Amino acid sequence: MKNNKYTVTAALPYANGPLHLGHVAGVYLPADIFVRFLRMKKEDVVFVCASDEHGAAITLRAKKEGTTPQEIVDKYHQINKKAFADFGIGFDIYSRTSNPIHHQTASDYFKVLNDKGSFTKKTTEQYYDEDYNQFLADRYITGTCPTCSNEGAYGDQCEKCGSALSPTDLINPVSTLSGKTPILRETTHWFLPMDKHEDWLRTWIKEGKLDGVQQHDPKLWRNQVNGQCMSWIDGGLHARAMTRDLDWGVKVPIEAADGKVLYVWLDAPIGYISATKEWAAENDKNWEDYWTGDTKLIHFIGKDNIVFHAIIFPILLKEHGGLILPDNVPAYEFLNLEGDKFSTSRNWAVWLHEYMAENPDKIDELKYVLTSIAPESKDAEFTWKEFQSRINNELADILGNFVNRAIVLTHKYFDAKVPSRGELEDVDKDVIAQMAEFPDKIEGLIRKYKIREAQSEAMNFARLGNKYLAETEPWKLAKTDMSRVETIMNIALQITANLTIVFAPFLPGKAAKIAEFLNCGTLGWEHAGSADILPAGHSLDENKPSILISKIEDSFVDAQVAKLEASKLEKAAEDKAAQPVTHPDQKTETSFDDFMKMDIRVGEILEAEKVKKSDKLLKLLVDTGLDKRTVVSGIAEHFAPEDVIGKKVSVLMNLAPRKIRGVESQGMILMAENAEGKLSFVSPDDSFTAGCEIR
RNA sequence: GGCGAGGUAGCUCAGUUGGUUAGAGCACAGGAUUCAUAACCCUGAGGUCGAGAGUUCAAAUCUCUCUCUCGCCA
Repeated sequence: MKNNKYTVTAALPYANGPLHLGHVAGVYLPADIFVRFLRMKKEDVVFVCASDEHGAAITLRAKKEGTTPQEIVDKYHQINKKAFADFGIGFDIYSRTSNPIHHQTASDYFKVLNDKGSFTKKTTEQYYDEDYNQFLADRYITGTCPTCSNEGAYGDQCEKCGSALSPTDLINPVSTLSGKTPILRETTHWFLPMDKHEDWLRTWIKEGKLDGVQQHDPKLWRNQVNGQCMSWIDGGLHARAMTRDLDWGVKVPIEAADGKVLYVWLDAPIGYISATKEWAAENDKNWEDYWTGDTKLIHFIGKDNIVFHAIIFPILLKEHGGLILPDNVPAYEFLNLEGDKFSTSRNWAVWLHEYMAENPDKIDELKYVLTSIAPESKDAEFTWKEFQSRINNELADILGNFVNRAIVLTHKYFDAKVPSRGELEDVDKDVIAQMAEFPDKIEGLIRKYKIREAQSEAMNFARLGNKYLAETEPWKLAKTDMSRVETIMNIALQITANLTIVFAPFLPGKAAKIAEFLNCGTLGWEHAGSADILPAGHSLDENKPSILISKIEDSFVDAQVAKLEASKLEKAAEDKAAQPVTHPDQKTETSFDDFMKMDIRVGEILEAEKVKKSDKLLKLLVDTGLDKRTVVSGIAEHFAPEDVIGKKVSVLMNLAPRKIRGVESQGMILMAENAEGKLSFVSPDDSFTAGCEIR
């Protein structure tokens, strides 16, 4: 078990925005806990991360904001680096992909693979914006959807009808950069033919074997990781472009490749290697020790990144040769916030740097909460209410309170000195036996990436302490049998000392604080489980312990929730102000005669009900003055049936009847629609009755 | 649309190869207690395991259909 080296990576955050609690809970914090644990076990581990600073999104944002890509990445690199440091994520290095060492490393990596013939070159036609002199990524092209005629469809997908598109499918494509029609232009890119790698990938992922040698235990890979990888492989892998036409990134190191950069697949994950190199150079280490041999490579990531880390990067590593493949890719699901997804664009988030600025004294409190709800196997949810109850009812009441009572009693009865242990009763022996079991239990869980459960076991250790005190009641015995009290308090203090060890990976600050109370220094994991950590006569800190965990007041929760709601509203208002209302262009000219062919009249809705198996449709019975007829209308998402009964509306009478969801619709209700897609009836004054003509 | 992962107590989550009365923590109720941050400790109530059908002596677990959420891909 020892002698292994570990290289632990956490997904590179994109330097296009700040980090929020979702990122922290689902990648950085569990990785940090894992690494802190390994270090306590005295394993040789390097923990690397970096800002991912390239890509089209950053250049486009720079253009939009009239700044440079470098300024944007500088800004967020600093914010995120500081937030990580403040929060105590203990990277050995937090680098950035704009560093020269990374450009060199990625560039060399490309050359190695290119020289080996790992790539195939392909020439295709892609849309090009002549004003901006650049090729356009799919989502920077809009146009009319060929399926549903929605005019705002993107080059990769129509958001209205959900159909998948490629940019060339769009009718009237428009560049979102210049607003002009892009032209098609030939371009050549380097592709990675992933289909060639299916066979070994299948064995490697399913059985953990590579070239017949056992590499990892596939049972330790998470369900969703195995599932998604196997479905990709079984469905057949395809060649993927590894380069892009862009001027921001790592240049393709080939003469004929002007204006081309390495795509994210060949850029970001290489960042793990370059960061290791940078760290090694600064710390007198050899980076290759951490990427070859018996070293275990662990990638902590979010679930959106599974294929990238479990298929594409392994292919690149194997093609390069001489490098290890990941031992595990613990992928986390997503964290939601107060019932909604985290969203930068809607400003629905708790930002790590803001939390740290406002609550610099509540680091471990946040860590505890985030770990207890870590989305290990399914999406989870963060609410401020739960933040409060986890801290107050678990952290403060169970851990904080136990530590306090054990130490306060010792101050009271023994002048802050550890009393000696006398003869043991069954209850003592039982507790000592239970103490010994915790370290292995916690270690096993952490090594299986069940960090949440591991923390919960640490809390059970504190529970054991509370229970022991409740069962032995030293405050009663203090009146009659002080030597018995000595034994009890000795054991209670040994438990307290153990807590500084088992909580250290999860709550490093609080663990250190308890150690201060005990005046016992930092204890290694090898002491965990022992009932002989503190020698009899050892002096605790002479001052009475301060409150370890303060409770969270209701007012704090209310303020946080109010802040969230306010920032969301503010953002919505900003967006509204920033975006001038746009209306569809005027349609082509029509004639008076054509218009007069339309028979539009006032109708009154008599009955309304939802059409079965449809979210959008209402079946209406309308009095048109001439008759009572059925009209199916797509307004159910905006109006409830009971709200529309009795409404006077405009009806297109002579529209050809049509069956919709099995119901024949004889006409159409006219609606006004605003830019947000809201609908309003077009209604006459109340004095106008059904049947009146509209011209 | 295809694929993957999920849907278990009010909330957050466990449930190994199908096997007694489906578990834990929090919240809730009752009890006990007063060393301690009105905390701790004990007991209890609370679930047609997303819905429906099937296989089986036996299904949260296996099969099929449907449904909702999230992700990936097209």
